[in-house]
Amino acid sequence: MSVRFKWVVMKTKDKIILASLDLFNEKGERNVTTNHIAAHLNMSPGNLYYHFRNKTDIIYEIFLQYEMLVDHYLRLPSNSDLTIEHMVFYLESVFDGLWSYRFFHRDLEYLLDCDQRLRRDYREFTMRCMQSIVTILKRLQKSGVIVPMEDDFVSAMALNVWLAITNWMAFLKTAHAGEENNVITKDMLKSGIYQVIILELPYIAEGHKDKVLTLKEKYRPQPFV
Amino acid sequence: MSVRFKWVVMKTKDKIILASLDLFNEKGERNVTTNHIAAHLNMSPGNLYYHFRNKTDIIYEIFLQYEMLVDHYLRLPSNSDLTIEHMVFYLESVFDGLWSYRFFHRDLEYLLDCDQRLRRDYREFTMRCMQSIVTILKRLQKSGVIVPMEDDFVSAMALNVWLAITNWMAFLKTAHAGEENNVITKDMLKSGIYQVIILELPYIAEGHKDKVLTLKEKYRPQPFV
DNA sequence: ATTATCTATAGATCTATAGATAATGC
DNA sequence: ATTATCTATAGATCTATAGATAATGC
Repeated sequence: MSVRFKWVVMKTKDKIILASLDLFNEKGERNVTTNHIAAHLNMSPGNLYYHFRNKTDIIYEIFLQYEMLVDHYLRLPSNSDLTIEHMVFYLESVFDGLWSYRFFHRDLEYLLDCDQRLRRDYREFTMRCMQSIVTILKRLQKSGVIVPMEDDFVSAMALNVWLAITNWMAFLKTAHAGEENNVITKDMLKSGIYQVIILELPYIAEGHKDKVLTLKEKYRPQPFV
Repeated sequence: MSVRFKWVVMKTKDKIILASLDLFNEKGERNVTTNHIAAHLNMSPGNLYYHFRNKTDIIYEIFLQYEMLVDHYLRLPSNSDLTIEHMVFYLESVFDGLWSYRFFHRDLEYLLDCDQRLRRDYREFTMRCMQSIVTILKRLQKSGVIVPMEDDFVSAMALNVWLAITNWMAFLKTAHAGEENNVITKDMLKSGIYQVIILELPYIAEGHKDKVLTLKEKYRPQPFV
């Protein structure tokens, strides 16, 4: 009955976190109660409450994992020149994270309303991510991939990139909704990279434009309808 | 006890819709039950259920109003030249609509999961809005405000504009969350126009750039923190 | 001894309906 | 007669806890 993970018997607490994440992603946090989580683990609700005070606490722990993952993905390397390939690699990683914790942004506002810690932490997390995007853009300027531009501009650009990234999933879900095959896959999610490249395209230096255009085509989304 | 609106006594059905919209916007749809709506109107739950089969039906009617409003805002005029001022006016209008029905996008995915009609209608609504944005951009090209660009590009741009517009509220709520004064106002929402102008800026024709830069400053958001 | 788990349940909602009663429109 | 409203309530959850029991670690 014990779930194994990398040769180690998982602690019940971790099993609860993992099962919750799976259920949240699959059914939506709103549709998953502590009862469901316990039942899914063949465990009594009483036991679940022995390990967590409530659902909010489970969600907070999941957020901490998500935060660690994305912070890790966005750790920039030394001071070497940044290429457009690096940038796309960062995007791939971030979309991977977004996929693994996709329940989170769906009910974000409600979740933040429920938990002050999460509210504070998430706010700082957002600012940190945005700062990372700014840094990446500035490094691309430095290596000549992106043309020089004012700081104000870089910040506003970074924000638009952030908006596109974090809401791409919701767009896919709602714009595809009603289709026969309404399932979104990780690969479909990555077509969001196309949107980000479109955002950056006007600022790509002449010498790099062809390469970026080719990259863009790689992520072109399958046409809707 | 009868609510009056423009000299006409409102029908109970309309009172329910209006009260629901107010409560949803203020407290979030998830936190508002049919009981709350009835209580807020000093009405029995039984009476509410006489007028609506359930909450989903109330929400659908609210959506129809929202849809009508935005469709109306996006009705483009004859074939006269489109200026950048026109474009900003459309943005102002759309953000007005977004503000009045701001509960809607917050729980959009859940709401669409609950109601097939809404799913289908919303999908068509999205496509219609995106088409309107494309048309506006093309008209701006025609009148020389925006430089010529490929159709593919215009579509992808329109999508990024749509993402920025519809998710600006959520960004404000979550990025400002935790502040002492966490209340978002309609004027703050309109700082989203700044983001849209940033998106369009690289494509503005030389002769119009100064005017657009001035317009942009008008919508510069108050600095966070 | 301490930690983990289960059983059982109180208390709080919420949804949706049945059935009675009041108000309204010809 | 028809439409609108209220009262009362069944049935379905869900959260969170108390208290008993089992398993584990020195």
